Amino acid sequence: MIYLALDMDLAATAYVILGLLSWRPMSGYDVKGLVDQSTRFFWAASYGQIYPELRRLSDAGLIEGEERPQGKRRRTVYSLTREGRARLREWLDAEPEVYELRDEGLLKLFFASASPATAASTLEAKRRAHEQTIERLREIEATGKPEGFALIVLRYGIEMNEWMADWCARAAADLDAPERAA
Amino acid sequence: MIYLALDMDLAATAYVILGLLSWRPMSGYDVKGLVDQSTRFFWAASYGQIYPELRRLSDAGLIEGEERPQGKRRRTVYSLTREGRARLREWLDAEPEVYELRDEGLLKLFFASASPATAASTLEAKRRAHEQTIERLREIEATGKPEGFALIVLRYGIEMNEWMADWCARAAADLDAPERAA
DNA sequence: ATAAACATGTAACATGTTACATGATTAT
DNA sequence: ATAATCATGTAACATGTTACATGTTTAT
Repeated sequence: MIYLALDMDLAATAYVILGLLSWRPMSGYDVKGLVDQSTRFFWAASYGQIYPELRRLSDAGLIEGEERPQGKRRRTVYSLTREGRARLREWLDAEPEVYELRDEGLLKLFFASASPATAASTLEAKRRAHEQTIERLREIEATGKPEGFALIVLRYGIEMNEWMADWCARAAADLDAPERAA
Repeated sequence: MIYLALDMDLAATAYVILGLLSWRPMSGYDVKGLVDQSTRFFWAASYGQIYPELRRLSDAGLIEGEERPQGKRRRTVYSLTREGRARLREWLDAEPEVYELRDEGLLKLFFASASPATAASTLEAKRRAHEQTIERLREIEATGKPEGFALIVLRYGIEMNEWMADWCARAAADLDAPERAA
């Protein structure tokens, strides 16, 4: 009897991997590529997390690797095990808990009284950043042709960034024409 | 001549401290209390960061601590030095760079095809979470009476969470009445 | 009396980024 | 030829959370 650490605590990043493998078997490199085209905007992951995590999930029996070299180039394609699929469903059924934001632009605006003249350029920079994100997301929409829930979440990303860019524009206008705003 | 590490690299969390001290001198405990009432929604900080950071900023000459015990209870009140104020302004003048989001609800929605029945409850849980945040922010607005940029940013928090709660409601409705939505 | 709030700090742990190291294959 | 992409991994570093440890003062 092989010991499988089925009860190990999984960090949310592990579920990014389980989730992507529920689409289709793939390599760590593929995982990174897909993350950068999708979850990155609300849950990023680097190689430094992905490869060690693949090892841990494999040791825990939640995924299985198969060697599929391309010529002399080694390649390990991972797929979900039955246990892995069960753990993914379990996680999907539970309430989401983590919500964290780190927005340096908002932080600068918050402290802008220490240098009021810079508030306008902070707002403009934040607006531009959101516009750029929108562009990248639209490109992904056009080239990646996501479907189903992936498309729904992509549209969330686009609309949220539109809202944020808009808010920055409105706030900048209010700075120009002070007080009369409610 | 005392060596001051004026050129040390500051993490954004250091600027949370410098920013709050630009309002008025205060203790580490005060900093934590204010962070929890304000920046926490877009830049959190724990005691485990704050106290060591106060030490580092003090060693670097950007802030100065003064002992102000209350009876036998020790208390160190920090204030910005001239250099500290200059560093804060410098940071405010530079473009914001960090924008990071970790939204477990969005992640679960993204992978909902592995358990479609749970998408609705994920949306509902995310909506509730945003509603709760709105409540807390409104309470802070009423009790804390923030002004100026702090008020502007607080309203951003309220409106952004309203947008997000709304989006969840709309997406849940679209799940019920599929396809006809564009 | 005792619970809550004030006050400071550390240690262990968890998470995550960046740079580095290495090499194969494919497209230009 | 050579640059881009495919492919896997590690080590050093940075950041951040949680639990623990300690003690005082104020409010109930």
